[in-house]
Amino acid sequence: MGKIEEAIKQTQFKDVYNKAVVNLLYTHSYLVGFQTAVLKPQDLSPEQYNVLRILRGQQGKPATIAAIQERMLNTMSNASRLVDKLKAKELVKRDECPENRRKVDVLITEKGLRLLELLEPQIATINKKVIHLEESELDLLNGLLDKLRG
Amino acid sequence: MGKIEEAIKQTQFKDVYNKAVVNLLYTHSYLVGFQTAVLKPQDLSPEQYNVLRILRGQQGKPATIAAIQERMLNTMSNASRLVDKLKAKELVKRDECPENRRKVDVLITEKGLRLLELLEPQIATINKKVIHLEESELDLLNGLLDKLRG
DNA sequence: ATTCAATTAATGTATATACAATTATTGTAG
DNA sequence: CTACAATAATTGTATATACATTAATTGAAT
Repeated sequence: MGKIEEAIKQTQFKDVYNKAVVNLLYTHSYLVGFQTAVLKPQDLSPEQYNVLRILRGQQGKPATIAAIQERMLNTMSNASRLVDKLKAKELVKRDECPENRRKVDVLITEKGLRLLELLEPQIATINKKVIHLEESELDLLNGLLDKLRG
Repeated sequence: MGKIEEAIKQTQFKDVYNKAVVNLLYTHSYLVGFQTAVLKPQDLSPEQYNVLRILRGQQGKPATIAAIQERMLNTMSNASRLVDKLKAKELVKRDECPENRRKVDVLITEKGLRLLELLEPQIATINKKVIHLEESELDLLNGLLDKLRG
């Protein structure tokens, strides 16, 4: 595949900013495609997987919908409905917060934790396989992305 | 904002591959947010904008749906319906291809070209404003993304 | 020439995203 | 205490994405 110009058959870009944006969008699509392929047999979307990982990161403490939303990768998505879907699969449970009935406490279940444990090595394997960069280059990339956002 | 760890309030990652994936997804969402804000007043989604640019890149030659699909950033999206929407706004026209009635010839209209001319400087301005990297760093980033995909 | 396969686009369906509007609860000012 | 504002989640709606299926046309084999 190689250069972005070949990948999308565009010979030139307005400027290097534009090229970087296109390259990022394209690489995003490239990566999400592989992740989706791993998650799909378990009937999980990338964002649902993301929510499960956020909840596990709470280490037993419940998270409110707002707290989940804040940590999501797609910042203005719809955590409420994602939690709905996860609850239907019994991967999370959702209870009214006792001290504030506007809030809800969302917790990952044992089933949810087991699913993460099944998926994570698969994701790690596919990542290593499709990301053709060495660790030092990945550090560099992470640094550049952090700086990009300012 | 700065480091990805702070941005999504996650203290550590399984490995540097995983961190890079999360960083890419997050940066993608960061960039798309700004682009959407510029496009929205013109009732255009990022993918519709992308299709318009692909069509202009044809320089007067029509493109089939399959050709558009091939050049799109979201590889398996639905060019057929996007072209539908653009046609409803008179930004493109779509005609049955005379030598093969399975195909359709899609062309950008004058109105579509004028809209691109209006939007492109706005996109360029917002890109420069929100991408906090110098040209040399952007070259480096583009190289890393190209290599990532192998 | 007829049948079958391949190509191309359109359509169907489920999910996700974006954002506005609504509902319920809590906090606060008078 | 009541009224109003603020907060938190849910619901509604439009669009987009992902992928499977269908429909139409063309190409190829017998």
